[in-house]
Amino acid sequence: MRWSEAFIPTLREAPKDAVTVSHRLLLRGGFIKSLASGIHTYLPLGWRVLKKVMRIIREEMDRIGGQELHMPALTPAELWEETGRWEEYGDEMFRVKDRKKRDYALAPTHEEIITELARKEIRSYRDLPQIWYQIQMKFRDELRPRGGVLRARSFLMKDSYSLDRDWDGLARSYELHYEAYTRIFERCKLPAVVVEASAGIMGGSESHEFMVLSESGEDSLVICSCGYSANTEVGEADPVPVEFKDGELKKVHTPVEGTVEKITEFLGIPAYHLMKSLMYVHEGKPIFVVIRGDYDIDERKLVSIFPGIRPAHPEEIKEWTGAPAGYISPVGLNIPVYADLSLKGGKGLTSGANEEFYHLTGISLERDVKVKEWVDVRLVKTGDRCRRCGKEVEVRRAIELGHIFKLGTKYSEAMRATFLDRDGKEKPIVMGSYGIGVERIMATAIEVYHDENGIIWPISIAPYEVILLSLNPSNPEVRETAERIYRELGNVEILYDDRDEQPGVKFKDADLIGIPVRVVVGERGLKRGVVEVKKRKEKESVEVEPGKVKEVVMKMREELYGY
RNA sequence: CGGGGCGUAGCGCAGCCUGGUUAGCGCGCCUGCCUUGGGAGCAGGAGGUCGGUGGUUCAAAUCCACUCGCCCCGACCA
Repeated sequence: MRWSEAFIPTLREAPKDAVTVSHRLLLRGGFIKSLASGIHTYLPLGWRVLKKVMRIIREEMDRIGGQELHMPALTPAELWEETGRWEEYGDEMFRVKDRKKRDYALAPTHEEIITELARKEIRSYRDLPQIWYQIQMKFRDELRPRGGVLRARSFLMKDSYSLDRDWDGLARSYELHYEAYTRIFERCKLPAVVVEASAGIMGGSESHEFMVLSESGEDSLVICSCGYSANTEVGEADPVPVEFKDGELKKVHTPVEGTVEKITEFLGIPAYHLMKSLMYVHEGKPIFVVIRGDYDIDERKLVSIFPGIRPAHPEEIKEWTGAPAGYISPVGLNIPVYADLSLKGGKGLTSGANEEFYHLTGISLERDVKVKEWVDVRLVKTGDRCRRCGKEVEVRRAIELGHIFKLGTKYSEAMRATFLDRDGKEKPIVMGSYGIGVERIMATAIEVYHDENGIIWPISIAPYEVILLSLNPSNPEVRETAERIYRELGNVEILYDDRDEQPGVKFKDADLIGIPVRVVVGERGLKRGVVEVKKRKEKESVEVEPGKVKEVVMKMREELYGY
């Protein structure tokens, strides 16, 4: 492709709304264009990347026996009502009505549709197993789209579904997907870690996520050097053990701001000898949740234990305890107390005295607080202890690229998708569901591979393999040499920058869009009979005679592919 | 949904507080000249319902009210 004829609208400055590295570079490089919040157009360059990603996905899905099909995105409400997800999905589901006022959903996922297909078509155990997949736009009205393409409201997903006779069969299908996913991310040069995850609205028994560590990620992982890793939403780790020293209950004057920092500094005590007392409202009534001072509460855990819980308002706290938030504790109050496990055995603790500028020291949970229930609501953090090996774990941000679920018979039972087994009995199909975010692979590759000048694509998903710069096309020798090289490299994916632009512009653009191999034809080199070839990720270029360019380029290309 | 911020030309911004003629600047875009190894220079030019609606006023980008959109931080998910 000649750049002079291509539609590659690069930007010198990124739109101010783009904050995430991948979002900025995708916008600046002319890969995507945003249409509305979380909705994007994929421009020619971006679409080339996505097509390559999809090709890799298809090859690996086909390799495990997957068969590609394509389901509608517009789906009748009745199907979703059968499984209860018409209600369960809530506001995240885009809903439309037809002219007869019948309800439809723009599918956020396709379990119901695949199960409908299976129950109509699968009769006998002889029809199983099956792996069916598709790559398609999904629609989810996300609470908050973010990071450009990282969390979008319409996005491409490869979703596959396995249909098996029994749980052993499901285990095999699951394993096959695990392997396919591993290969897909390897081929995209993305270092994915596999973690245990929660199944959420999908349901089912077991699920794993394929994650890539990145500060732009929205998930956080607990990682231990012993090999244990999990999403913090299901991750287990023990609090750092500390010693509690018993003491007498005393009221002390604390004329400072009621924050953990200020109070511990004023009293000269470590944060873990503080009992953080927080008030929430659950089912219309106040409750206390207490946790060790060096920890925070994981609101996700809290909500799963106390559905519908909300933090108490400042006025409510004042009314119930007589003090502002920084000076409260359950001691002496008749309000139910839920204590986090980090406080197990807690004594000699400091917490509010329910009077502004006063705290209590020497609190013993056993003696002074009526704990209604011990709960695990602690936000796991770096330094916590691995439950398997006892070593310190690390908490890191990550991007979720893929998620696999063992659904079991949740959908097949709800929708009566059954088959007749060898023994003549009717049994529900045992199902699995598996997803990959296509644009996320593109964005994550940028998050992982970029420098201050732009993207450095892994060659397997680069929009072009080679970029050829003709530094001064008005010089006949430069132009002719570049044209000749362009023709010679006709069988690789090459972008030929033949524009009438300053050299600087071409260098900057080439770096920005991140093509892995760059060939430069310029006057300066030609005077010495050479052109330059360079990998995007390397600093130094090699000088080669024009006649040898093809050979050198092909070699670099192979190195990059890792053949 | 809670918290924070932003809407002025394709992109980045100034002007608004303290209302007052044709609403500015840089980049980009068009024409010509010139230039050609890391986003050149000169000259000329095109491009705006100042997010929208309503109000205050002789007069609104500027003040007030409502509204829509977008981004960021938190609770959900590929």
